[in-house]
Amino acid sequence: MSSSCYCTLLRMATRKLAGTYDAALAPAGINVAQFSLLRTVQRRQPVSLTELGRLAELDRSTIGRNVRVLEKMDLVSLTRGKDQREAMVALSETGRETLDAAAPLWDACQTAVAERLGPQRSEALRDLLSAF
Amino acid sequence: MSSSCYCTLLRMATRKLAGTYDAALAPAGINVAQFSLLRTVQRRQPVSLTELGRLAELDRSTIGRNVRVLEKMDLVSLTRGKDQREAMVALSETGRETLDAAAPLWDACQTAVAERLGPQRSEALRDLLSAF
DNA sequence: CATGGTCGCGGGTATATACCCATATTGACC
DNA sequence: GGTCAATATGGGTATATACCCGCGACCATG
Repeated sequence: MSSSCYCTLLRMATRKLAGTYDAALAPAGINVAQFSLLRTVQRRQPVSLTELGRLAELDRSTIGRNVRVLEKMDLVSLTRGKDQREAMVALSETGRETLDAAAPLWDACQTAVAERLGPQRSEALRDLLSAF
Repeated sequence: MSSSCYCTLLRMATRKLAGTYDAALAPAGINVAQFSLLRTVQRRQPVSLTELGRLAELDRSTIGRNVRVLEKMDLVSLTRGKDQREAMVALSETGRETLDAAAPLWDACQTAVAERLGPQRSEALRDLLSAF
């Protein structure tokens, strides 16, 4: 349809790109949002929901719900922090294995996308995103 | 957090940009997704759900639910097409008024975003999106 | 004109996302 | 030590989005 709205175009591009990554990660049983969240947990664990939200620039309640899905999938475990208000998130053993399985899938997808875009567009994309 | 995943970065950028447009359109009582959908309906009305989905590159069931929200807001009306299977969507009078009210808000937002990005990045964005 | 395949939709289910409000815990200040 | 503001969650509600399944309408072919 070729809308002229930057936002609508960006949403369309994001939906398609997410679909590409989701398909690539499907064999690992997770989608790209979960992959990204799991990787952040891995880097920062144990980490509170609020901190995760800050890192991912997502609403805290969104993080809470997304983490709950990961917990149901047994990919992370939730415990109370020293500050009893905080819910601390850490990878489970299954979560670590899932990330290990997903990493090469993600890598191949990322490479394929970069190739499809070409070096110029890839660079433009990185530059653009840093502008938001 | 500065992830290196194109998809994650794009999602973050999209969330932020959508927030900008949503805030700009709030006085009209609609968000940017609804604005975009309403404008497509205006251009093609009366139009079937399947056709709308094709135009917006959205899943048909997604369009169906989004249109239902617009119907509940009295912005569109749904009728059966000549082909009794088709649900035809058309703007209501309120829908037309809402679009008229939203148009200048959207325009100001679009201009502001273009200015914030600068001509080079705006061009890069359009080019990039066409690559997906 | 009967039948079988195709098409359009609606509903069920699920994730991602945001906003608002209630509750529980902390910590600082008197 | 008691009070109160700030902080961290959690739940309710709502939209956006996708996939799958079943039902009813249509149509082409025999």
